[in-house]
This record gives sequence, structure tokens and C-alpha cells, in this order.
Amino acid sequence: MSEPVANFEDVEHTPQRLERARTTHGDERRRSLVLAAYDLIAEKGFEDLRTRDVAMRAGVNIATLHYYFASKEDLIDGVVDYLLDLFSSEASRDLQLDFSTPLGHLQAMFRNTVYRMRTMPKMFVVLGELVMRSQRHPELEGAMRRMDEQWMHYLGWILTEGVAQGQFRADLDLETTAKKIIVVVKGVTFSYVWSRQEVDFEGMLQIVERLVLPEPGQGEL
Amino acid sequence: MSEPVANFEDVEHTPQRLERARTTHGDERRRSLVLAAYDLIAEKGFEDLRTRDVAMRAGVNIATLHYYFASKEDLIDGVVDYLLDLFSSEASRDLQLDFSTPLGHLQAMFRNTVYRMRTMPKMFVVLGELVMRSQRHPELEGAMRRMDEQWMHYLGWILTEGVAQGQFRADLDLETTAKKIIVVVKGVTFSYVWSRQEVDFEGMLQIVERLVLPEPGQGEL
Amino acid sequence: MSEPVANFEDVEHTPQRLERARTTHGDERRRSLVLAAYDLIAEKGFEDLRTRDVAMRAGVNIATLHYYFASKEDLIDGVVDYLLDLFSSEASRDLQLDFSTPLGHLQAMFRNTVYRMRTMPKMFVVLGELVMRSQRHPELEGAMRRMDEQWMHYLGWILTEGVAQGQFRADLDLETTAKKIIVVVKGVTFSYVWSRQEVDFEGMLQIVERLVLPEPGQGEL
Amino acid sequence: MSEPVANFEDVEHTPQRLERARTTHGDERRRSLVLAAYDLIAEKGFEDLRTRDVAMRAGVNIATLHYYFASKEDLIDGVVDYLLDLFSSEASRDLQLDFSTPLGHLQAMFRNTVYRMRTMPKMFVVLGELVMRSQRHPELEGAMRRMDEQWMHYLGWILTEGVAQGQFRADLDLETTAKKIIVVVKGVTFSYVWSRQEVDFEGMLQIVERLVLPEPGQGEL
DNA sequence: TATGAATGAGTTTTCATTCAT
DNA sequence: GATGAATGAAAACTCATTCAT
Repeated sequence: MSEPVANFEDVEHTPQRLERARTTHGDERRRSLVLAAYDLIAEKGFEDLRTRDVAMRAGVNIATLHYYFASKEDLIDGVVDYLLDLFSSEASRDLQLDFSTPLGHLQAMFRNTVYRMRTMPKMFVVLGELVMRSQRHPELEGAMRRMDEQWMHYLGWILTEGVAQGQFRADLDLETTAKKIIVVVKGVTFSYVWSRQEVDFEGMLQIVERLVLPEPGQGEL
Repeated sequence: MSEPVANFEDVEHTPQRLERARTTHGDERRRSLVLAAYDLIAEKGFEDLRTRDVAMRAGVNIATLHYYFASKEDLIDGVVDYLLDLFSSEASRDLQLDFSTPLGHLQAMFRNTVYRMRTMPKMFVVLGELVMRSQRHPELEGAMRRMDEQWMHYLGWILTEGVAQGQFRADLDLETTAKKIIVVVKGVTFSYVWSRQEVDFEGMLQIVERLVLPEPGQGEL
Repeated sequence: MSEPVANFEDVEHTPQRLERARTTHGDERRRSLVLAAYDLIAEKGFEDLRTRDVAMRAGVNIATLHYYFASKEDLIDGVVDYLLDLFSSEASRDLQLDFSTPLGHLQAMFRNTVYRMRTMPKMFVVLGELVMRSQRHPELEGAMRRMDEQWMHYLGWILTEGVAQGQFRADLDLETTAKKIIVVVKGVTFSYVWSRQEVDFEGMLQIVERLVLPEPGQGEL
Repeated sequence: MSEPVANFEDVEHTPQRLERARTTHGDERRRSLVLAAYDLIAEKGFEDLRTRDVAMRAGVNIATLHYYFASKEDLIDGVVDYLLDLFSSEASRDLQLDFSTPLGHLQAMFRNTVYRMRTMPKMFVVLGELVMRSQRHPELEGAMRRMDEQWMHYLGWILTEGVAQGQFRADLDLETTAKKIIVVVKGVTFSYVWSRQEVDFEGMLQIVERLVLPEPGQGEL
């Protein structure tokens, strides 16, 4: 199996490993401010996000925040970058995900999402806030669209591989199917944010599997 | 077919018909303020919702707004009520939906959603804003949860009828299936808000139908 | 003697007389804020002009200032208008100025300026501040230029009349002479602001008179 | 002709010649900061003068500025000294001014001013800013007054010499005439700053000459 | 000497809310 | 009912200044 051109779960290098060594004091301060903003967006939403609170949580003066970020909007851009990094970061090794087959990738996508919902629920709330904010902020809309496209790209690769390897049904419409899968994963995500109650991920995964795998009876023909 | 205890599409009475007669001038003012707020939430989100803008759009003085609504929060409550009314209002007759069978109900739910996305897209943006706001406003969380429960109830009724009438597969797990359907519909909704591009509703409906209908090959045995 | 087309000392209608009756409460508030700003500019210059101080001096809340003036710049515009009105307002009747001849007009211009320096010295300080500010504010530069032009216009009329009536020398170059007179009056003004000590106005007036009146010896020929 | 006690055009030694040898790196830094401040005062006025901008224009860190100047006020003092130096610096040799007679000195004063307006207009804008600032800064008022006194002193010397040498009219009131001349030169300066348009310097010079020179007709008697 | 980092005190401006009329 | 006027509290952002290195 060839490497994916773009892997949604691993599109960018994990910054921690490559840059940690060269992280300056300023970078750390910036990051701590971004993290404070990220937390506060998750807790209060953009509606009640106050730079003063962000600075306080990061343990610095409000003027210090403006030393690192020209404006509130600039700080939010930092949060967006951080969230995008988070989403495209590698899945935890603890999950022992099996990436050896296309179906494995599909399952990994679901299970990694479940894992993240349990371990880092803020991520999805902040994502929701950003999606809503993207309604009125064109540059954010662009970022969201790109996130979508990377996702589509990754799914396209999985499906192509699955069909090529004969694991998925031969008559699969790549684009249509990828879109459907994304709708399902977004449904899972949004349902979680909406009702805070766990969704039957495995059940939803089965739905997706039924979409891509050959029908059992058919195989016998 | 017995009447559903609660019909998601028609849970509450259409206010127009029953109350129009008694609608006072004050009610109209309140409504025009709520509508202005609703529009502005769709356009600017809660983040940039200003009572002064609401008053201006409604064509009244800011003090007048406070004559009708004790506070901004009170006005938002009005918007929530309005949105809940909208969601539970009857589907347009133009759609010529067929409510004669359980499957018809299911299809109607999808097609009505599609229709609303096309004709009243603000509704879904405001819904998204409210879902995000419910993260930090317990009373709103309650409203969202109740919306969910009504929906579950309605779907429960459809599925029960479908099984009883033999239209749906006999081994259907009512609660699990209802939840899955809701996840799919929420996925459709959220995808629309996320990427602004139309979703393949009919394709998603087929997925749901496959969930509830007996498997073609199996029925013949 | 025909009426001047534009009289620098009386270009605009005295607003007090015509509009006093219709002065609303809001107009008074606006005016008191402008007056407070005017005083503070005279005392502290634009460098140390603070809206908070203006509001305090006018006896209102800082938010009230913004109820009447959209911004600090807007308030300053109000001060500019006020100063322009002041400069083009009629001379005090107490001065018993003689406007019956062109020379009388010229003398009146000087004596009215002297009178104003003694009774309303702030006027000249604020004018100086505005002239300096006009270096970097094009719209203000326009206002200053217009002030100059009105002045030129009035002087042009005086000189024309003086020549026509034979009171001034026949070979007078109108534009050049008017400009020289303005330079002298500006010199008087600026000297006053510079050194705070009284200038020999009558001596300066004599210089001007020597410019326009026929030379004594020449008349005899 | 004896040397003037104080020569307005050359009151202080040109610092370049005498101190260049001992100019340290620190002096250069101070000077570059003063020059940057001078430029920015001319461009933005005291109202919008920011130490950070000064440091940036001088190409140093804001903290470096405070290493050389204890405070913003201290830096401005440096600018005042610089401007005073500029004003009392020798006239350009290119002008080929004739200082051999008292009238020559008078003409040189005017022509040097014209030359400076053309070649270094910032000087007059900064001067205007300082004059306005002196309204509220007593120590600056003192500096402005001293500048005036030096000027008076120089003019006093010119006039005394002129009368003694018989070039100027014998009945000249020294103080009154010196003051009048200063008012005229200030008028020229202020007019330039006010309206940005060139003034008829030669015409103004003639007015001054008429003040000091014997009347043509009278001499013949 | 020089500076990156940090901040206290302030700056203009905003906003939901109140109140007399 | 409706509103013009008014405001306390807070918002984002600024700025001269300090200090450890």
C-alpha cells in the first residue's frame, strides 16, 4: 500500500518533536496565550471571550497579550492555527489503531474521533464555535473549507485504495461516498456537542462500512 | 394508523391560526423585535448581537425594546421560543408530502429539512448558534434537550408503527435506530452550515431507509 | 458705499439671534461640550486634550459625550465650527467702530483684533493649535484656507472701495496689498501667542495705513 | 563696524566644528534620536508624537531611547536645543549675503528666512509646535522668550549701528522699531505655516526698509 | 550599551440598561 | 406606550517607562 498523498490525521509534521528544541521564550508565551484563549472559547464561546480574561488565565498583563498579538482577531487566528494543528495531529499510539488496510483507516478515523471526544472534548466545542464564526468571517470560512478539502482528500485516498485492493466494492462513487462519510462523522460530532450524550459510534461506523464494503450476498455470486 | 403522541413536525399549534384574533399591538411589537433579533443572530451571531441594532431593525427606540423585554437575555428567550415554533411548525403543503405510511413520515422529515434549508437557511444558522450557546446556558441546554426528546419521541412513534405495520424490519432496535437517524439528520444540517454546499439528501435518506427497511434478499426467503 | 459681498467680520448670520428661540436641550448640551473642549484645547493643546476631561468639565458622563459626538474627531469638528463662527461674528458695539469709510473698516479690523486679544485670548491660542493641526489634517487645512479666502475677499472689497472713493492710493495692487495686510495681522496674532506680551497695534496699523493711503507729499502735487 | 554683542544668526558656536573631534558614539545616538524626534514632530505634531516611533525611525529599540533620554520630556528638550541651534546657526554661504552694512544685516535676516523656508520647511513647523507648546510648559516659554530677546538684541544692535552710521533715520525708536520688525518676520513665518503658500518676502522687506530708512523726499530738503 | 519583554495607568469607544417625560 | 437622554461598567487597545540580561 502506497503512502497517502495527504493524510488527514497526519498532514503536517508534529510540531512538538521537530521544533521543541528551538522553542524560544516568546514562542512559549504566545502558545500559553493561545491555549488560554482556546480554553476560554470552549468555556464561554466567542460571545463572552474577553482578552482580559485570556491574559489573566495565561498569568500575564493585558498589555503583554498585545505585545504578542496585535489584536484580539490576531489571537483568534492563533487559536485557529492551533485547532487545525490539533485536528491534523497524529492519533494517540495508545489506541493501537490498525492502519494496514483501507478499512483500518476508516475505522481509525472513527475511533480516533471517539477517543478525542472522550479525552479532549473542548476541541469539538471550539470547532463548533469556529464553524459558526466562519458564517461571518470569510477568512475563517476559507480555513474551514480547506479543512474539509483535506478530509475529502484523505477519504478519497482511502476509498481509492480500498477499491484498488478489492476490499471495497468496485462500483463505489468516490466523491459521493466520501461526502456521505463526512456527513456521518460531522453528525456524530455535532450530536455530541448538541446533546452532550455519547453517540453509538460503532453503530455509525457499521453504517459507513455497509456503504463501502461489498454486500455479503453479492460476493457469492 | 393511530395519531402520534407528539409529532415533531406539528408538536405545537400553529400560533397564527389560533391566536391571530387576539393578537394585540403589543404582541406584534414583541414579534417584530424577536424577528429582528432572529435575523441579526443569523447574520452576526451572538458574538455581535447588539440590542441597539435589534431595535433599529425593528424600527423602534432602544428603550422601547426594553419596554417589551426586560433584558437582552429575555429577548433571546423570545428568539428561542420562535425557533422552536418554527421547527415544530407544519411542513409546507407545496411539498405534497405523503404522511400515509411510516416510511412516508421518514421521507417527509428529510424532504422537509431540505426544503427548509433552501427556503429558510437562517433557521439552521440560528439553530447552530443556539446549540453552541447551550454549552454555557443551562436553561438553553434544557430547551435543546427537549427538542431532541420530542424528535426522539416522534421517531419512536414512526418506527413503532413501521414495525407494527410490517413496513420496517421486525428486529429493529427502536431507540438505537432513532438515535442513528437523528445523527444523520444532524450531520446533514451541520454539514450545510459548515461548508455551505448542498448535501446529497436523497443519498443520506437511502442510508436511513436501508437502516429500517427489511433487506431485499431476506424478505423473499 | 455699497454693501460688501462678503464681510469678514459679519460673513454669517449671528446664530444667537436667529436660532436662539428654537435651541433645544440637545443643542445646549452639544454646545456646552464644544465650549468645554474649546477651553481645554486653549489650556492644554491637542496634545493633552482628553475626552474624559471635556465630559467632566461639561458636567456629564463620558458616555454622554459620545451620545452627542460620534468620536473625539467629531467633537473637534464642532470646536472648529465654533471658532469659525467666533471669528466671523460681529465686532462688539462697545468698540464704537466706524465702518463708514474703507479706512474705517481697516482700522476696525485691527481694533477689533486688539479687543478680542484682550477679552478672549483663548481664541487665538485655539486658532494657533488649529493652524498647527491643519498641517496634518487635510480637512482642517481646507477650513483654514477658506478662512484665509474670506479674509482676502473682505480686504479686497475694502481696498477696491478705498481706491474707488479716492481714499486709497490709485496705484494699489489689490491682491498684493491684501496679502501684506494679512501677513501683518497674522504677525500681530502670532507674536501675541508667542511672547504673550502686547504688541504695538496702533504702530502696526500705521504701517498698514502707509501701505494704502496716498503719500502725503504726493497729494500736494 | 564693531562686532555685535549677540548675533542672532550666529549666537552660538556651530557645534560641528568645535565638538566634532570629541563626538562619541553616544553623542551620535543621542543626535540621531533627536533628529528622528524633530522629524516626527514636524510630521505629526506633539499630539501624535510617540517615543516608539522615534526609536523606530532612529533604528533603535525603545529601551535604548530611554537609555539616552530619561523621559519623553527629556527628549523633547533635546529637540528644543537642536532647533535653537538651527535658528542661530550661520546663514548658508551660498546666499552670498552682504553683512557689511546695517541694512545688509536686515536684508540678510529676511533672505535667510526665505531660504530656510524653501530648504528646511520642517524648521518652521517645529517652531510653531514649540510656540504652541510653550503656552503650557513654562520652561519652554522661557526658551521662546530668550529666543525673542536674542533676536531683539541683535536687531537693537543693527538699528543702533544704522542710526550711528547715518544709514537709518535719526529719529528711530529702537525698541519700538525692533518689535515691529519682529512682528513682520513672525507674520511671514506664521503665514507660511498657515497657508503653505509663499509670501511676498521682498514686499515685506520693503515695508521694513521704509520703517528704518530716511524718507526719500525729506532727505532732499 | 542595547534590547526583548513586560506592565500600570490610561485612552477612546461601546453597550445594556434606566428614567423622566 | 414610546422615547430622548443619560450613564456605569467594561471593552479593546496604547504608551511611556522599567528591568533583567
